[in-house]
Amino acid sequence: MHRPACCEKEGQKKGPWTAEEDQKLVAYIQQHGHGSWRALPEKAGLQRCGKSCRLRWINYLRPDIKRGKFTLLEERTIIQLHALLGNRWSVIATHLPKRTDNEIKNHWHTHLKKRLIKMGIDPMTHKPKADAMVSPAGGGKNAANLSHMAQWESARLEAEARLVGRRSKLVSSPTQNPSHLLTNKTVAPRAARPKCIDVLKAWQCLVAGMFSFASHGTLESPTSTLKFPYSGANIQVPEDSILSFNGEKYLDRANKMQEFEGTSDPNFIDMSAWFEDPFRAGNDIANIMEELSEDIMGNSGVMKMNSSMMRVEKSKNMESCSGIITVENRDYWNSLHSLVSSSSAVGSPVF
DNA sequence: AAATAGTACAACCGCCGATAA
DNA sequence: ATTATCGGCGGTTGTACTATT
Repeated sequence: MHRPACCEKEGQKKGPWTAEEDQKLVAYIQQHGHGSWRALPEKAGLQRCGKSCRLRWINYLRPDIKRGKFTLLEERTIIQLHALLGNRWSVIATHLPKRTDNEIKNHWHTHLKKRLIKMGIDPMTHKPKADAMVSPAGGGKNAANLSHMAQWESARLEAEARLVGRRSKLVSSPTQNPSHLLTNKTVAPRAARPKCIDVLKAWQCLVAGMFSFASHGTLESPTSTLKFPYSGANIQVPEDSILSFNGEKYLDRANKMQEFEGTSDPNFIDMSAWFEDPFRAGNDIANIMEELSEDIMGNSGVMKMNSSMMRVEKSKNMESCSGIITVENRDYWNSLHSLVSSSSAVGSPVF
C-alpha cells in the first residue's frame, strides 16, 4: 500500500534548518517534551514535517551530543563493532556515548572505510583483500573460530543495545519526564538495572580479560579469575581461551556434554534440556542470551569454567536452567587488532 | 585567481516493525 | 484479522567547504 511521505504536505519546508527554526524546536521540546513527532511541528509553529523535526533534534540539537573529531579509541571501537555488527549503526551508536548513529555512519563512510581500503582490508568483511577471496573452508579452523566469536559477540552487543533501547524508552516518555533530554543537570530517575545487563557486563569483562591475558603474554597460570562487577560471582577463565556460544551450529555439544554426563554433582544441571525446549528453538542467539541472562543472574547463579567449557552452578532457588558454554582458542578482538596493527605497521600510519 | 576534485556532514527518502484502531 | 499510523533505521543525496591544480 502506498503511504504518502510525511513531508509531501504542501507548504512544508525542506532543506537546511535556520537558527530560528532550531530555537523554536528546542524551546518547544524544553517546555513540553517531543510527544508525538507527527503533531509537534504544528504545535511548535514549524513548517516542517515531524520526521524532519525528530531528525534535527536527535542528530543535532539534543544537548547530550558530543560533536567534533572522533578519538582514536572511538574510531577503533567503530571498526571493531562494524566488523561484528555490520551496518547496524544504531546498535553501534549505543556503545559510543554521546555519538549519534548518523554521525558514526558519516564518519565510517568518509574516513574509516577509506582507511581500511587503503590498508588493503575489505571494509565489509574486515579481512585482508587477498584472504577475503578464500573460502571459509580454505581459511581453516581459525576462520571458523573467528566467525563463532564474531557471532557470539555480535549477539551479546545486540542484546545489550536492545536493553539500552528498552531502558531509554522507559524513561524518555515526555509525559513522564519531559526534561530528561534537555540538560545534563536534569537527571532522569534511574531505571532499575535490568538483570541481564549484569551478565552481559560480565561477558564484556570476560572478553576484555582474555584480551589482556593475551596481550601481556601471561599465560603460565592455568586459570585466572574475574569478578562479576555486580553480582560478586566469579568466573574462572582458562588460559588462552575464548568463548563461543551454545547451540549445535556453534560447537560440538554432544561431545562436550559427555564430559559431564559422568558426574553426579548435584550442583550442576544439564543445559541441553533448556536449549531443546521447543519454545526456545526458534530463538536467535541474542534472544537466548537475554533469557539465559535473566535466568542466571536473577537467581544469583555462579558461573564456573574449566578448560573446555563453562557451567552455571545451580543455586538454591534456581530451578529451571544452567549454562554451558564452550571455550575456544581464538580471540576475535586480538585477531582484528593484530590485523589492523600489522597492516598499519607496513603501510602508512593510519591510526 | 579560477576551475576542479575531494571531503564532510546535514538532511531526505523509502522501507520496516510495532502498535493502535 | 486487517489496516493505518508512527517512530526508527539504513542508504543516499545535496550542498557547503577545503585542497589541489
